[in-house]
Amino acid sequence: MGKSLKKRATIVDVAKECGVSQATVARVLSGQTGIRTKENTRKRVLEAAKKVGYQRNAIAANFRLQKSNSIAVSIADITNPFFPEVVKGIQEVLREGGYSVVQLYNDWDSEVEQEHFDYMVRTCVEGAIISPSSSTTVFDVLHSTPFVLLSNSDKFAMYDTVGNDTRSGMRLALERLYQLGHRRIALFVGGSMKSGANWRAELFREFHRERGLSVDPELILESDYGVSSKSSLAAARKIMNSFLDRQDLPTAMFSSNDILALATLQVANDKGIGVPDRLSVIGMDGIFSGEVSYPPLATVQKNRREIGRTAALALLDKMKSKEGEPARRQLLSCKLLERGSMGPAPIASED
Amino acid sequence: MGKSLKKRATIVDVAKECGVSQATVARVLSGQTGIRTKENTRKRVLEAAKKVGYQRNAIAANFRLQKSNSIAVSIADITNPFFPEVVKGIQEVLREGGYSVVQLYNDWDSEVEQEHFDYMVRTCVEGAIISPSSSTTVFDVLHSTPFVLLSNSDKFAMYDTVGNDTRSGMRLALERLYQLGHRRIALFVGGSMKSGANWRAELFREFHRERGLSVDPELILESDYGVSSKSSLAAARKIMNSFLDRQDLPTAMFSSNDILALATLQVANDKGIGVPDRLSVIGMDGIFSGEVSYPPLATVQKNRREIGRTAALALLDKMKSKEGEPARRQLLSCKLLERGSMGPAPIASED
DNA sequence: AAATACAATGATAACGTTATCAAAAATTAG
DNA sequence: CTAATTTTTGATAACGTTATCATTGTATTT
Repeated sequence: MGKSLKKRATIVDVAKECGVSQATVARVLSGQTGIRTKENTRKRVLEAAKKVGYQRNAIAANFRLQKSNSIAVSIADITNPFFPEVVKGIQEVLREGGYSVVQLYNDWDSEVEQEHFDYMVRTCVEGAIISPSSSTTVFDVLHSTPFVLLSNSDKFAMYDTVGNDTRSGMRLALERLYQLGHRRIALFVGGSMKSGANWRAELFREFHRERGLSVDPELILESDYGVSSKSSLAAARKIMNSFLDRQDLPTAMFSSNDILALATLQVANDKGIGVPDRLSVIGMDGIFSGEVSYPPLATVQKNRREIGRTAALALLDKMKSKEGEPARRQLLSCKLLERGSMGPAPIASED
Repeated sequence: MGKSLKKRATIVDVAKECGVSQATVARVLSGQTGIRTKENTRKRVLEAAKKVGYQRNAIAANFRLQKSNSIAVSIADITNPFFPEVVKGIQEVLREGGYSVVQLYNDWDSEVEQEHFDYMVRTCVEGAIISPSSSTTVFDVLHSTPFVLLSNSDKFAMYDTVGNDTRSGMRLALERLYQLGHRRIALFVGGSMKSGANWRAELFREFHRERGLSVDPELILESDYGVSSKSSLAAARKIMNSFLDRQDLPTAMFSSNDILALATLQVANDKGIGVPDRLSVIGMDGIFSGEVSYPPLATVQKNRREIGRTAALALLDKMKSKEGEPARRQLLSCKLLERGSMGPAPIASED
C-alpha cells in the first residue's frame, strides 16, 4: 500500500490541488515575468505547489521550448594544467547566462572528438567551445551549431577563434633576454601540438636575423609529444639530461611551455648548473607549478581565465547574431612574468 | 525563397521520404537491439535518414523516456589541483555507461551549492557526485536523487561516501619519519576544510603519546583557509616566513596538503635551510607541482583518478539498487611517495 | 488449399511543459 | 444599469520520440 516510488508532482497535480486549470498553474510557475495573474490565485498556486512538492521538470520544458539550455566544452584533457582555469572562466560567464556546461574530454583522440561533436548535435547543445584536438579537426557535423574555437592557429582562420598572441609573447621573452645581455639563447619546443614547433623555430630565427645574430641549430630542441603533463615532463627531462652536459651551454633558454621549462630547471638543479646565474630559464603559460618551483619560474603568462571568459562571451555573441557574419579572431596578449629563474647574462670570463 | 533556417529533420520527415510509417522509422533508428524489421525496409530507412540528414533529437527522446542521461558533479573549484584528476576518473567511468557529465562549481559557497542541488533536481539528473563545500552541507533537496559524496568525514557517515584514508596516510608519513630518526616533528595543517584540522592535531598527539614523546604545541601550525591554491600558498608562505626563523627548528614537517609543503620548501630554500639535510618535508595529495619542485616533494599520495572512478562506480551501483540499502563508505588507501624532500634526521651535533 | 502461426508494419497515445486562442470574469465608460 | 473594454482564466494543441496494441503480410503446417 505504501507508494515507495512516488512520482514527482507535475503542474497537473498542482492544478488539482488548488482547483485551477493547469494553464493558470503554468503561467504562475513558468517563472516568466510580465504574466497577468490575480495576486490571490497566484498565492494559492504557489502554496499548492509547495504542498505537493512541485519541481519544474526542465527536460519537459526544454523539449517544449526546443532548446537544451546547455553548452558543450570540448577539450583534450582537464588534467592538463592549462585547462582548468579556462574552463572556470567559461563557466563563470555561461552560468550567468543561465546555461549549464557539459564538458567533453577526448584525450587528444580525434575519433572521440568527432563522437563528441555527434553527441553535441544529438543533445541539441545551443553552442560549443572547442579546443581542437589537432590542427586537422573537421567541424562539418556542427554546421548548424554555433561554436568558438580555443586556438591561435592560422589553420582555423575561417572560424571564430579566441587564443593567446603567443607570437608576441614569445618575442616579449626573447627581447627581454636580449636586453639582459643574452646572445646565446636556446629554444625548447614541443609538448602539445606538434604543428606549433615550426612557427616557433621560424620566429626564433627571424629574431636572430633582425639582430644580425647567427642561430646555432643545435640550440633548437624539440621534445616528444606527451599525452599528459607527466609524460611531457619525463620526455623533456630526458632531453635536458643530455643537452645540459654539453660544454658550450647557452646562457638562456626559452621553452614553449612551462612543463618543458620546469624540467629544465630540475635537471639544471641536479647538475649544479646555477639558475639564473649560469642559465636563465623562461617558460610559457603561467601554470601554478611555476610558482612553487625553485627558483620560481619566469614565464610568459597567458591569462587562462580571461581566455575562457572571452571565448564564452564570443559564443554568446555568436549565438545571438545571425549566421553569415565574418569569422572573428581574438588574440589576447601575454604578459612576461619575470621571476627568479631569469636574470642578466653571465659575464663571459676567460673566453 | 531560400530557407535560411531549415529546421532539423525528424522521424516524420524520414518516414515521408521513404514511404513508411514513423513507427517503423523509430524502430530502425532508435538504436535498440532486438527490434524486428525486414532487412530491406531497414536499409531504405537508413538511406532516407541519411538523405534528409536525420539526427536523433536526444531531448525529445529523453523526455519521452523520462530520463536525462546526465549526471552532475558538484565540486568547489576545478582549479584546485586536487580535482581535475578526480573528474577525469569520473568521466571515464560514466561516459562508458553512456552518461554525460554536467559539472557545477560553487567556489566554496554553500548557497551556490544549494542552488546547484536545486538545478540538479530541476534538470532530472539521474545521479550526482558531490564534494561537499563544507561539513555542514545539507542534502535534503536531493531526497530522490541518488548521490555519492567525495569525503572521508565522519559527519557524512549516513551517506554513501568515497574518500581517502587520510588518517592512515598521515600515520604512514609520521611513522616513516620516526623510523628515519626524526623525533622533533612539526605539523602544518590548513588549506581547504577547516574542520579537518582537529582530527589531524589529535592524531598527531596520539602518535606522540604512543611513542612516549611529548608534543611541543608550538610545532602545530595552522594556516589560513585559502579559497584558491594561490591564496593558500601565500598564507602558508607567510606563516613559514616567521616560523622558519626560530632557533629550535624541527627536523621534519608533515603538512596536510602539498601546497603547504611546497610553500615550506620555497621558504626553506630562500632561507638557506637545507632540505632534506636540515629539514625533511612531507606533503599530502600528490599534486603535479610536487614533481617539479626542488627538491621533488615527498608526499602521501592520494590516487585521485581512482577516487573518481570509485565514486562513479559507486554511483552507478546506487542508481541500480533499490533505496533503503545501508550507506556504504569506501576509503581508499594512500601511498607514501618518498622523494627528495625527505631523508634521515640530522645527527644532533653540539646539543 | 485452408488453417494456423509468426513476423513486420501502422495507427495512436502518451511524456510535462508552454503558447495560442477563446471564454469568462472583472473593470471602466457612457 | 447596460455596453464596451480590459483583465484573468480555461481548453487545447503542439514539441519528437517511444511503446502499446491492432492490423496486415508472409511463412509454416495440416
